[in-house]
Amino acid sequence: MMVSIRMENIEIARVLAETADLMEIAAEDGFRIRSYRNAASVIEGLGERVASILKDPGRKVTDIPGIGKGIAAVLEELEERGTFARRDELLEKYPPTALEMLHIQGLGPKTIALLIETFRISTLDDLKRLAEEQKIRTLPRAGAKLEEKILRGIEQYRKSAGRFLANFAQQTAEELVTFLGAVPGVERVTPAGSFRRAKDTVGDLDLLVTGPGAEAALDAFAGHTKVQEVLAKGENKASARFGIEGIQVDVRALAPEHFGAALQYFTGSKEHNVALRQRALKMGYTLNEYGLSELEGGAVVASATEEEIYGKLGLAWIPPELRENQGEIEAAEKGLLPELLTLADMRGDLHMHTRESDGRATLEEMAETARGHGYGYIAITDHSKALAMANGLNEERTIAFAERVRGMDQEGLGIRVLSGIECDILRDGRMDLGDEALSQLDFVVASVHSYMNLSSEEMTERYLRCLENPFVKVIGHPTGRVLLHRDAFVYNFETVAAEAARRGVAMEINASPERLDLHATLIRMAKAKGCKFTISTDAHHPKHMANMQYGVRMARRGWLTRGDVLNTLPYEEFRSALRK
DNA sequence: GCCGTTTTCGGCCCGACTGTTTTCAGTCG
Repeated sequence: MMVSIRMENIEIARVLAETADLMEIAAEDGFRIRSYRNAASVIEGLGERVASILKDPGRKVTDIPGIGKGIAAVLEELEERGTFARRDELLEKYPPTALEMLHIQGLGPKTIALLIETFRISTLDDLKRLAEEQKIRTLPRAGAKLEEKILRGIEQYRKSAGRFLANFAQQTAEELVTFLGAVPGVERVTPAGSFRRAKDTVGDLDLLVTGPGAEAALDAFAGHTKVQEVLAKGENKASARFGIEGIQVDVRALAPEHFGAALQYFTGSKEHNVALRQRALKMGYTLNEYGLSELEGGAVVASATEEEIYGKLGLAWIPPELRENQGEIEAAEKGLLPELLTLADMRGDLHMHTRESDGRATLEEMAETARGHGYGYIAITDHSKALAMANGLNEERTIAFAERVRGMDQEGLGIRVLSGIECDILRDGRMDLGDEALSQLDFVVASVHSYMNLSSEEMTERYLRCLENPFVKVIGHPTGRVLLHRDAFVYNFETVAAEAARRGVAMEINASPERLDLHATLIRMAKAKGCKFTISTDAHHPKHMANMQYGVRMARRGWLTRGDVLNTLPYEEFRSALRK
């Protein structure tokens, strides 16, 4: 009998990408490696499951661009047994930690291969010890600097291990909400915790289940095929490592009468809850996960909904994104909570790439998808020439492409299309493209993609100089952070934000789940300095446009209202609100 | 390993920095 694993596309993509990494360490042909990476990326973005295409005798996976005979055979083998021969061989030759080592900044495939062959190391601790004992410098072309870099890299990597991006958490949450919701007698499945508060990364996932079937849901969860290891299971709670990534998921079974109190308690944050419990005590109540009750006599005064609990404490209901004990309780008391922006307020997406540089889709496909999102306008912002690897545009191509975009805009497609660019900010703060080219564009996003380790003074100067360019409308991903991977640039953000506000340059909130840049704290700081914002997805594929939700959630964490965000405006108003 | 309206073979994206060198391999974006 043919066994089928029915892997999700995302899992297939990951296996292919990991194999490509291993092939790189094994110094295999670079073009073959690229084919594996390309196949991974194509499958990740595919609109339907590879498993379904494989099962359908009338279809061929080789019809997917980027998938040929070789990868098709790999896909079939993967579907049958969850791995494939070439991958098995590589995994035999190199320890699985070789893949981890690739995540360490400054360590690449060549050095890793050499380290493994020379020292037979198999763990990160082995690597750390080698660096500390100054053994790495005995290798050719290696020295003290490399050892330092490796030690720093290991520390950074460990700091981010065990945390997960918001989109991954969302995908897992949705999968489990559907799964648990289908258990008979389950009435409601609600995510809580840092995921509900829309933190940029989460460490685990908390799900609350109510209804007569709640306890059965715990059993169902513990028996889920993707559960790796059950960490704890009782009648109130089941906890397990889930999926190949091993994210910890806690599922709690609750009586409906406690639901509000539990949701409030398990949503957190810890700091918000501490402040709330102190407030309760002062008012003669005590608050726990079962309800708000009177200190004397213990009569429960609120527990079924969050609104009742906040209400009895003299507070307006506080949106989860604000629950960080950063002034939200005082604001709720005085009725001064901001009316937070929502996804439905967004009218356009102002940062995206097409095949003209490093995007995967055409101008037309991006516009079509944007229309599907109900937007009134978009800006096409391909890379400028300094990003050679992304096939960035020089002045000539910029002008010619802008011409094409304008032509398209005039076709009356039901969406306005702004000609734009994501122009690199050079080391000294000058723009990568000349004013003559920039002046012909509707929308210039200025971004840093190089020299990210300048001193704070130099980086601050660089941004200030960039703001002097009259064609710059927005600073793109203003701190350059890549979550779980690279820290934000170090510079005086407050000064730059104040100057941006003065000159009418907006700050971008980059909605890509890998970036979520700006961070909420900086959003609040920039707003205090008078900045306006744009929220954009930096889409390199039409499906990335759906990431707008993450940017909006980050903006909400930054206390933003519709009035703070330029791309909530209708087209004409948006154009006149832009820097002149 | 993928791809092909001049190709079923021979292309496939590349500039710049870093740290170690004394002419450049490795890494990054």
